[in-house]
Amino acid sequence: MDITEVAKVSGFPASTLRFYEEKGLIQSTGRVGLRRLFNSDVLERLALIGLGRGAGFSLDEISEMFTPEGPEINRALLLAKADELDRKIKELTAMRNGLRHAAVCNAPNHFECPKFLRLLRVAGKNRFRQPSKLKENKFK
Amino acid sequence: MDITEVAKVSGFPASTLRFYEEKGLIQSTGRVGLRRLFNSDVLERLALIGLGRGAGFSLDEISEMFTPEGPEINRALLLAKADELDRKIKELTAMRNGLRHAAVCNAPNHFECPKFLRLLRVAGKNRFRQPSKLKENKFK
DNA sequence: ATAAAAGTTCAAGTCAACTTGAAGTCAAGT
DNA sequence: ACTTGACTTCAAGTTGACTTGAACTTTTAT
Repeated sequence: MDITEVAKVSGFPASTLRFYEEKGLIQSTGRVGLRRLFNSDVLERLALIGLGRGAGFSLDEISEMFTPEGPEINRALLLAKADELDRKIKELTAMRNGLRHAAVCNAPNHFECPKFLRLLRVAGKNRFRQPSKLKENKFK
Repeated sequence: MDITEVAKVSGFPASTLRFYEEKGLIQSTGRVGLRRLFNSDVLERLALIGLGRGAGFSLDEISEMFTPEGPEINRALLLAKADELDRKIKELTAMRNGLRHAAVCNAPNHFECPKFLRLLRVAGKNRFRQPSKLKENKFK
């Protein structure tokens, strides 16, 4: 397939496909002249990338999941990501419930509505920091 | 409370709190000299902001949810956001299942494992584009 | 009274993830 | 042979969400 077909089917613009290839997230299988050729299995990969991005993983994290760095490392990594997703699913569920309630609640301000606050508080467990921004500069 | 206490309790750095105040997402209740004073209810608000950010909403979207623009507009908006979350929850669940399977699967490449692919494909429904990047420039 | 600590403003810098623009290369149809 | 349009590279620009730095003002401790 050529790049425009992949773009059409996957929903990613061609510029993004080139960008992803440069980053090593996808591969083209060859060229016709200058033009890239893609094997159709790139579509699965792109779908997974889209899913991962939607789940809040960075491109770097996603490529880590793709490439098994060691025999055991990767297995543990995948399970850790799965647990991360479980936590996030809980949060999203709490927020969704909060929104649904807020939409039918006639309290003047949601922050004064005990039910709304209770719905949100469920999510507050096991949450200390923003997930994406940890930098781990313990050692200067 | 002063800004460092809010920072400590909420987990957001002081710089972020100032930034959020400037953006109108939170308010300080007064000053002592130059220094901001916060009412403790800002903590609820911050928790909700954190939840919203984690769910992938932009700061602009979050502030829209806070401020009732009209009598009915807001209600519909909240329900729409809740539906968006429902879709995302489905995706995350599919991805989580995919990861858990991948961690125990001994196929050489996950893209060749039919179970993995099937798990992911569940999520592919009702997904055309990335949620965050729509720009709607239909009219040039 | 004085110096350090903590807070302030405002402009500029950073980072990830793309997108856009300019200039060039090909491949195909007429 | 030639034009057109799809594709290419590479550098630079954009956006959202913050962070950092420099210069300044209080508050608090000694």
